[in-house]
Amino acid sequence: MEESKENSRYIQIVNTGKDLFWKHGLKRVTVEEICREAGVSKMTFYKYFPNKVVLAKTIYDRVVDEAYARFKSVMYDENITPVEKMQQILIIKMEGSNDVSQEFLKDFYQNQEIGLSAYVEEKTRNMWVEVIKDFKMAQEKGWLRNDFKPEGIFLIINKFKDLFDDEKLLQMYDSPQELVMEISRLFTFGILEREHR
Amino acid sequence: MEESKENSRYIQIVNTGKDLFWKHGLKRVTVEEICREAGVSKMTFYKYFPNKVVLAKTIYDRVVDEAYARFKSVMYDENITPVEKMQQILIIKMEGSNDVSQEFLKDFYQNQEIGLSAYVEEKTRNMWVEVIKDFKMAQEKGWLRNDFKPEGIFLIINKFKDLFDDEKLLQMYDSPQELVMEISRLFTFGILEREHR
DNA sequence: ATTTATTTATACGTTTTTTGTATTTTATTA
DNA sequence: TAATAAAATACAAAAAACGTATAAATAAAT
Repeated sequence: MEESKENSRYIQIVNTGKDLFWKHGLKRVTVEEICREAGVSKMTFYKYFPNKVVLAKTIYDRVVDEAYARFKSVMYDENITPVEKMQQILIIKMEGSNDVSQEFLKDFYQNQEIGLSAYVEEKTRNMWVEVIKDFKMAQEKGWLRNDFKPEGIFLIINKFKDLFDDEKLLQMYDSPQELVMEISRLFTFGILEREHR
Repeated sequence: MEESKENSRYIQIVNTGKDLFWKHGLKRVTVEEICREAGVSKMTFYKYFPNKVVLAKTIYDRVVDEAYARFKSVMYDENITPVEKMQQILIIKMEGSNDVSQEFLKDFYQNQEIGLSAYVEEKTRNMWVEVIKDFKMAQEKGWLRNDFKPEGIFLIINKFKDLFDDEKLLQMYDSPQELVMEISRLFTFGILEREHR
């Protein structure tokens, strides 16, 4: 049994699945198309995934997990300053919303029947439980002000994301990245403990 | 009979058809989706178009015709110099390839059964017959060198388009538009009559 | 070289989606 | 009010996508 090769087909399916879903969303992509593009037969697909939705979940998981891994690695990196830390985290969060593809998320959410939206919400909730823990830890270590509720962070950061829907705001900056930086600076210096400024 | 309103539905269908085809290509878009998005009933759609393919042809026609109209208006504009003229024409040509959307053209071409590829080829051929006539006229007027075959222009300009597939080349410029300018300058000054330089 | 395991290719019945039309209802216009 | 035009709904027919079963081809292991 050639493990690397067995993997390679699986990975191939996940990768082309991601590419196609990202470009066209869920409902516009067929299993047969994924197989064709991945150079894999339909049987092989159904060996690894019972259907398209499960593949989508797998892909979504991977993206979220990777973003969280980046978050973690920044959060617990002793070598960067708290200021940089906060900025990095915000950049990850902002980029994250780029990294999920509107087309994909729209379809993903709209499939209420299959319970995808519930899935996303649970995943997001679990994610934020961890993030909030990390924020509390940061408060204890004195990196962050103590007089705010980390739970509120969830709502606040999500509000920030909406800023990217504002055309006028976007036009004020050469690129979305610059706006990310602007917002993250604003956010960071707003909540950072004075001694770290 | 309210002509403007009768038109408005037709135009609405064509516009949203273009938007959707541009984003997703031909086969990923359904008639019902177009109607939904255009805020028009299915019956109204079928009043104006017998099916999706004819709508696509209409849209394709319009895009090509508009590009050609721009070309004409530049070609016969007495107020701009030959140098600018050539640059404008090349810009139109290059932008044109942007303005057809890969997704759309891919599908458009692949529908061999319905004879779409034949349609595109005929349209393109007719277009180039006109363009070549215009080039010959420009040669007679002394705007262009006389010792090259306008027919060759067809092949040469099409080759230029391929340059945009070269990632490395694209990275050398801040934007594709800059590359268009670079190429068009190269092209223009290469074929222009010396007296106009 | 032969057996074994895996993957592809093909075919197929089933389900779902899309299509195009017909009919009824609703809104507009003359 | 009568006449028109579009929307909404329903529907049969066609096409596409799904998921499974089987045989052929390919690769791995013995």
